[in-house]
Amino acid sequence: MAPRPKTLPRKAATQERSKATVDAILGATAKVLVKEGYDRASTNRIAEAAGVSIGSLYQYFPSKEALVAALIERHMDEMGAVVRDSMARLADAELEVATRELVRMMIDAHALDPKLHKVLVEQVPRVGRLERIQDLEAHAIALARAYLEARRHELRPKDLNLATFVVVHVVESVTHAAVLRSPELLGDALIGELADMILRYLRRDV
Amino acid sequence: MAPRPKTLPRKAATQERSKATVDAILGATAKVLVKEGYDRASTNRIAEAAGVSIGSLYQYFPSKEALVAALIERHMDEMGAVVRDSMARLADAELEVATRELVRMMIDAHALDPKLHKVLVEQVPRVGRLERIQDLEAHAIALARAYLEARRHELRPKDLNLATFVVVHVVESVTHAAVLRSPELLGDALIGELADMILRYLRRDV
Amino acid sequence: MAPRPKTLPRKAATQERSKATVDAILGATAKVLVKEGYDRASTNRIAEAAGVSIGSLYQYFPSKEALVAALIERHMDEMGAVVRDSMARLADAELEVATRELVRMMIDAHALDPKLHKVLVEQVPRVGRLERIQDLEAHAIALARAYLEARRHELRPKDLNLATFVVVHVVESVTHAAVLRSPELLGDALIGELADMILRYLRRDV
Amino acid sequence: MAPRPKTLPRKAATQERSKATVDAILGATAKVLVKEGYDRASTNRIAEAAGVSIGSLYQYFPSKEALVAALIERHMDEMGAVVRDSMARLADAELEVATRELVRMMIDAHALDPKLHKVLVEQVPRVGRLERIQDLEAHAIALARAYLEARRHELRPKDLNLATFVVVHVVESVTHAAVLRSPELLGDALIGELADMILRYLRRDV
DNA sequence: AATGAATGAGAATTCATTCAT
DNA sequence: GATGAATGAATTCTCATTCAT
Repeated sequence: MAPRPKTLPRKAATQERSKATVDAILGATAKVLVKEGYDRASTNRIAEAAGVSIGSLYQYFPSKEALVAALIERHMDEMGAVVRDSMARLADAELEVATRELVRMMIDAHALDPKLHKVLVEQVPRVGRLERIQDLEAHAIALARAYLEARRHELRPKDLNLATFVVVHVVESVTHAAVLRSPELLGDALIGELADMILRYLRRDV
Repeated sequence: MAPRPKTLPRKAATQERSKATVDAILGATAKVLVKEGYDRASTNRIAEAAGVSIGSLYQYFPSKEALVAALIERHMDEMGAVVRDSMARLADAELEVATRELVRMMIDAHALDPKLHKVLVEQVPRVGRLERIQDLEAHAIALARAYLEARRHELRPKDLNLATFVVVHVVESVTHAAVLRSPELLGDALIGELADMILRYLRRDV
Repeated sequence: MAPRPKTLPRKAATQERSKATVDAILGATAKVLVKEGYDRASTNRIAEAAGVSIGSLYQYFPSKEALVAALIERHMDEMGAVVRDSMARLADAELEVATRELVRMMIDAHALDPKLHKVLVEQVPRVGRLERIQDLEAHAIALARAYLEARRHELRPKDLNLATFVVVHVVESVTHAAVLRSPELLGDALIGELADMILRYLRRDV
Repeated sequence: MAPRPKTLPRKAATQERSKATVDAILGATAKVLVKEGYDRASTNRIAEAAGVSIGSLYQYFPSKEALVAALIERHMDEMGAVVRDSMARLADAELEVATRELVRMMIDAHALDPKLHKVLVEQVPRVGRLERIQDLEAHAIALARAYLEARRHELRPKDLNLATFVVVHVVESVTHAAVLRSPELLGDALIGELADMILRYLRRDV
C-alpha cells in the first residue's frame, strides 16, 4: 500500500528510529518492572514511561508476554556476554586463578542490574518462551565441564558431571542469594571463602 | 459477650466446621497456585476449588494477600519443623555426621511440597508479612553458627560468621536448585559431594 | 412446638428482654450510622456494635430497610413529642410569645440528636415507608394553621394556608440549615431575628 | 511529546469525541441517579445508560466519587450562572425590586433540574471535594451582604451579618423545600409572600 | 507508522440475608 | 430464641488488547 521510502538513508533512519523506540520501550519496561513490580506493571504504564503510545507498543510487541520475554532476552544476553568473555579468558588459566575469577565473574554478572534481575527471577511467571535463564546455565555448565575435563589429572572428584553441577551451582546459587538478599556480604572475603571451598573440593589431595 | 454453648460437642462441632473450611481454603490455595500460577490464581477460583463460597473465603481471610500469607506461614511451619527436629538431633553429633545429615535434611525440607515451594518462592510478590522465608533462614543460620562455635577447635576458617553463611547458603541454594530444576540429581551421590565439599572446607588441615 | 412459658413473670421478663435487645439494636444502628455513614453501615457491623448476633438482628427486623425505618420512627417520635408538647402549651399564648417559642422549640427539636438527624435526612434513601418526616411536618402545619385561624383578626395575610406554609417552612428550614451547617449561629440572636421577621410578616399593620 | 495531528478538523474530531463521551457519561449519571437513586446507581449501570463501556467511564473518571463530583460541579456551575447573572443585574436595583427578583431567581435556579438537585442534596454522601454546594451559598451570601451594606440607611436590622444569613437562608430554604416537596405552591403568590416577609423584616419602620 | 479512545472480560471485595445447629 | 457460618449476587475498578482515525 504505502510506497516504500525512496532513499536508503531514510530507510536507515527509519530503522534506527524503530530501534530507538524498541529500546525506549524495553528500558521503560525494566524501569516500571523494578519500580512497580510485575503485577502493577501494565502495558499502558510502560508505554507512558517510554513516551510512546500504547498502539506503538503493540506495533513492536504483540503481547505483554512478548514484551517481557524480549526484556529477559536482552538481560540474559548482557549477563551471557559477561560469562562468555570471562570463560574464554580463563580457558587456559591455572585452576586457582580460574576458580577465583569464576566466582568474581558470577558476582559481576549478577551485579549488572540486580534489581531487574530480582524482579525477573522472583516475579515473572515462568511461562511461554521465558526459559532463557536455563539456557545460560546450561551453557555455563558445558564450558566449565570442558575446562575441568582438560585438567582431570589435577582433580579429586571422579564423576566430573556431578562435580561440575555442584561447582557451578554453588557459585551461581550463593552469588544469587548474596546479591539479592545480603548485598553487604559481597566482597573479597566472600569470594575468598567460596574459592577456597571449591578448590579444596576439586583438588586432588596431596 | 454472647453466651457460650453449654455442651462441649456442640462447641467442638462448630470449631471443627470452621477449621475444616479454613483447611479446605488453604489446601485449595496451594493446589490452584501450583496448577495455575500466582497470577491466574484468583480468589474466586480458589473458593471454587475449595468447594466454598467466595464469601466464606473472605470471612476467614480479609484479602488475597492475607490468604497467601497464611499459606506461606503454614508451609514454612512445616519446613521449619523438619529443620528444627533435625538440628536438635544433630546438636551433639560429630562434624561429619552432622554435615551429611544437614544436607539430607535440607533436601527433605525442600521435598515436602516442592511444587508449592517453587511457586511461593518464584512467583509470590514479597510484600507485607510474607517475609517468613527469611526468618526460617535466619533461625537455621543461628543454630548452625552455635554448632560450629562449639567445635571451633576442629575447624579451619577463622571468620565463623562468614563460614556459617557460606555453608548454610551452599546447602540451601544447591538443594533448592536441585529440587526445583534437576530433581533427577537428588540422591546419595549429590549428598556425598556436597558433604565432602563442606567438610573439606570446614576441617582444619591435618 | 415449643411450650409457652408457664409463668406470667417469665413472659414479661422475656418481653422486657426483647425490648432491651431491640433498643440495643436501634441504638447501635444510630451509632454506626453516625460514625460510618449510611453506605458503610452494614447489618453485620450494626449487630456487632449491638452485641448481638446477626441472626438475632434479623429476628427483630426483617430487612435493613425495616431496621432503618424503625430508627427513623423512633427519632421522629422523639422530635414529634417535643413539637406536640410545645404546641399544646402555646395554643392559648399571645402571638409574640407563641412565635418566639415556636422558633425555640424547633431548634430544640432539631437539637435532640443533630448528627443522627443529619445522616437520616441527608443520606438515607427515601424509599419504602421512610416518609415519617413529611407526616410530622404536616401535623405541625395543621396545628399552626389552627392557631393562626383562631387569631385571624390580628393578622395581615389573607391567605392563611399560604401564610402557614411560609411561616412553618421558614422556621423549619432555617433551623434545619443552622443546626446542620452553622451550629455556631444558634442562639438568642437568631431566634430574635426569625421571630421578628415572622411577627412583622404576620401582624396587621397598625 | 507526540506530534500533534496537522489538520485542525482531525484534532477537533478527536477532542469532540472525548467531549461527547464525557458528556454522555455525565448525562447518564444524572439520569440514573434520578431514576434509581444514589445507592442503586452503579458505575456499570451508568456506563450502559451512556452507551459506553465501563472501561471508558474509568478512563475519564477515576472513581465513582470523582464521577459524582464532576456531575455536582456541572450542576452547581449551572445554578451558579443563574445566581450570578441575576445578582449582577440587581446590584443597583431598588430594595423591593431586588428582593422580589432574588426570590424569583432562587426558584429559577432550583428549577433547573429539581429532581437531580434533590438526589444530589439528599442522597449523595458529603465526602471528598463534594462541597461545592457550600461554596455557592457562601458566594451568594457575600453578594447579598454587599448589597445590603450599600443600602444600610434604608434598613432596620443592626447586625447585617445576621440579617444577611437569615434572608439568604429563608429564601434558599423555603425555595428548596417548595421545589422538592410542594412544587404546586411555586408561583407568584409564594414569591409575593416571601418578598413581603423579607421586606417587612428589612425595611426601617416609617 | 503512530495515536489514544474504546473495549469488556475478569479480578478483588462487600454485604444483605439464610439456615443448620 | 439465639448463634454465626455460609452464601452468592452485585459492585468497584484494572488492564491487555483492538481499531478507527
